[in-house]
Amino acid sequence: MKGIRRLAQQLDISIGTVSRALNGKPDVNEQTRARVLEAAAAMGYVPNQAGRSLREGSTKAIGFTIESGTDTAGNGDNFFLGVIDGVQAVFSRHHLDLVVLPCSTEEDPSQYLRRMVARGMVDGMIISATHRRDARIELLANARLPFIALGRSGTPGPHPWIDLDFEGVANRGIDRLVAKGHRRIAVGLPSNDINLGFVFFEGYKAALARHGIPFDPTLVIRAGSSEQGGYQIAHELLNLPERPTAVILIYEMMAIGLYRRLNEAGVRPGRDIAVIGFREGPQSRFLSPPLTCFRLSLRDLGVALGESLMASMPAYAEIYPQGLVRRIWPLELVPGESDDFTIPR
Amino acid sequence: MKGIRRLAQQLDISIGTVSRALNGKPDVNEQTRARVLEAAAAMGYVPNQAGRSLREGSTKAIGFTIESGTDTAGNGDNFFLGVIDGVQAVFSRHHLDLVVLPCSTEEDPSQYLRRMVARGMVDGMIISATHRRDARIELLANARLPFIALGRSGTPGPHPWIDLDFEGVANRGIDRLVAKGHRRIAVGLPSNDINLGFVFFEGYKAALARHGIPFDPTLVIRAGSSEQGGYQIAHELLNLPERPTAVILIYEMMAIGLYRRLNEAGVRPGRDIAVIGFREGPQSRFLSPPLTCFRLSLRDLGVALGESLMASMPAYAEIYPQGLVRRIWPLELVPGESDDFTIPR
DNA sequence: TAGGGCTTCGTAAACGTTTCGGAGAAAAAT
DNA sequence: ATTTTTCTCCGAAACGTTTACGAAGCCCTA
Repeated sequence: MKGIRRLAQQLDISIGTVSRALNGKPDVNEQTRARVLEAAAAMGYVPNQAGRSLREGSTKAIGFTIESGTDTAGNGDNFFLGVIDGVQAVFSRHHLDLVVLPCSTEEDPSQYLRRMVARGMVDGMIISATHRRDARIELLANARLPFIALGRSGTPGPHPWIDLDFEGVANRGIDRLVAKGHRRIAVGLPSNDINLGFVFFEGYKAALARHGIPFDPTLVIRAGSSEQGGYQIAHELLNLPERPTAVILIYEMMAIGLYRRLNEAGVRPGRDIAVIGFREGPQSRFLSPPLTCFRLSLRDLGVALGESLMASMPAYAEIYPQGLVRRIWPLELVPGESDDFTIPR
Repeated sequence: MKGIRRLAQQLDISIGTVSRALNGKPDVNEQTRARVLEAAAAMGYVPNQAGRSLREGSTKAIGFTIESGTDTAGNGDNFFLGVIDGVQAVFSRHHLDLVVLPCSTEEDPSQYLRRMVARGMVDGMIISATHRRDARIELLANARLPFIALGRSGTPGPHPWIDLDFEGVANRGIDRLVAKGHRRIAVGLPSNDINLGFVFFEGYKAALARHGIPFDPTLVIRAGSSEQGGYQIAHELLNLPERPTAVILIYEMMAIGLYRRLNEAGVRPGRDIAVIGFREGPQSRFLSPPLTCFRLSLRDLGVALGESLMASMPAYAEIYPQGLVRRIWPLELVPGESDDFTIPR
C-alpha cells in the first residue's frame, strides 16, 4: 500500500477525504483536516505527480528551453542562470516549478520541442533564441500550450514575447560613435538566422540612415557568436581595403576574440579603433581597455518573463489579467574606454 | 476520445495490441505493427507521459540540479552548458531526456531536491556543487533514486561521484610556484562550505608540507565565488603585514576581481605577484596578463557523468555494467603569464 | 481426429490521484 | 414532528498507459 491510500488506511478515512483535506477543499471537517495534514507531514507523504497530472491534465511545472553546448548561445551560463532566477521567483509564488530543457546541439530545436511538449511534462513554456521564422512558435500555438518567447520572431500570428531593445542599442551606440566623428562603422552579427541578428541589423541600418551615412555591405561581418567569431570579425575587418574606424558587436563574447586579433595586429581598441559591445558580461569591465557596452538586470527580465507567461495561462486568469505581451526590454549604457578613439574633423 | 484509444478505434483493433505494436513487443503481427506505426505517425500520436509513468513507475528522464542565480555557482561562463551537452550525448542514445532543475537562490537545496524527487519526474539525478556534508546524498540514497554527484562529499555511505582533481591542481600549482622561488603562497577559497573548497585546501596544505613550507593561516582567504570575491581576496592580501608573493585561486572568476584590485594598488600580476587560477574560462587568455590556469573538456566530463549514472541504474544493467563510480577528473595546465613573477634566491 | 504448440489478439486490471454524486447525520427551519 | 438545509464523508469513476492472462485460430504431430 502506497501513497494516499496508505495515509487513508492509517487514519481510517477514505482516500477521497484525505485528498480533499490535503488540497484545501471546503467540505472537510477542520479537525479531520488537521489530523490528515499532521499524518502526511509525519510520514513524509508527497503526492505522486504522475497520478496527479494524469487526473488533472496539468503538471504544475513550466519549461524553459535553451540550447546546450558551449558555443551556441553567445551567452555564458550567467545569462540563463540570471534570467532563470527571476523566472523562478515568480513561479515559486504559485507553487510552479521550473524545469530547464536544454536542446542538444545535435538535435533540431523544433523536433526537440515537439518531444518535450508531447511529454506532457509542463503546463507552459518559455523559449529562447527565437529565429527569424521559428517553427517552435507555430508548434506551441497549435498545441495550445501557453508560452512566451524570449526574443521576437518574424513568425506570422500573434504570440507573446519579450525582447531586448536591439534597435535602441544600435541607435545609441551609433549615435555615440557618430558624435565622436566616426562614419565608417562596422557591425559584427551572428552567422545563423537567429532573429536578434536581423533586428540589430535593421537598427544599425536605420541609425546610419538617420545620420546620412551610406550603408556599406562590406562593413557587415557575420560570424559565430563565440570568442572565435570575434576573432574572425577582427580578421576580416583588418583585411578590408578601407578599414573601419569603429565596430559594434552583437555579443560581448565576440569582443574578447576581437580584442585578441586586434592586439595581434597592433591595433589597440579605444586608441586605434572604437569598439562597442552589446550585453555587459562579467568580464566587460576587465578587458583592456574596458568595453563600452549595455547593461540589463537579468533577474528583472526573468521576472517579467515569468509574469508574462502567467498572463497567458488561463488557469491563472484571476491573478494575472490575461493578455498578449509584447515588450521591448531597455538597456543601460555602460561607458568603457573601448570607444574612446575619436576622429578629428 | 484521445490518445491510444483513438488510435485503436481508428484502426479497429484493441488498445492492448496498439500498445504492444508501438512498444515493439513480440506477440503482434508484423503487418499489424506496420499499420499501427503508420497511423501513429500520421496522426502525430505520442504517448502521454503521465499515463505511462504512472503505470511504469519510470519516466525516461534524468534530472540535473544546479543552482540558479548569477553569483552562486562560481562559474560565470559556460560550465554547465558544456557539461550538459556531454551528458545529453549519452542519454539521447537511450531515449532518455535531460531536464535541468535549477534550485533558486532563495530555497534550500535539499528541500528543493526533496520536492523534485517526490515529483517523480525523473528516473535518476545528477547533483552538482556538493557540500561537505550534503543532505541531498542521504536523501537520494533513501529514496533509492539512482544518482551521481558532480563533486565529492564527506557524507557517510558509499555514493558515486566524479570530481575534478583539486589536489592535483593544488599540487602542480604550488610546485610551479615553489620552483619559481615562492614560499609565501596565499590561497583564495570559497566562503561557503562547498566541498571542493575543503578538498582544494587540503591539497594546498599537503603541497606546502611536501615542500617544507610552514602553513600560515593568514594566507588563507575565503570569499564569494564571484568577481567581487576575487576583489575582496586581493584587498585582504594587500592589507597583510607581510604580503604574499603568490596566490592560487579556486575560481577563475575570482581572478578577474583580483586583477582589478591589484591594478588599483599598482601591483601587476605576473610582475609583482604570481597568480594562478583554477579552471580555464573563455576570458582566461585575454586577461592582462593571461591567466595561468587549468583546462578540462566540459563535454567529456559530461559524457563521463552520463555514463556513470547509467552504471548505477538497474534498468540498464545489461548495457552499462553496474558499479560504484568514484573518479577524479584530470586537468591540464595552461601556462599564462600571470605567474611569471620569480623570486631570486 | 484429438490434442498440443504457436501466433495473434482482446479483456481487464493496475498505477495514484482528484472529483462527482450521493448518503447519512446533525442542525435548522417550518 | 416533519421537512429542509448544512456539514462530513464515502464510493466510484476517470485520466492514459502497459501487461498478465486467456481465448481463438491455425498448423503440426501422433
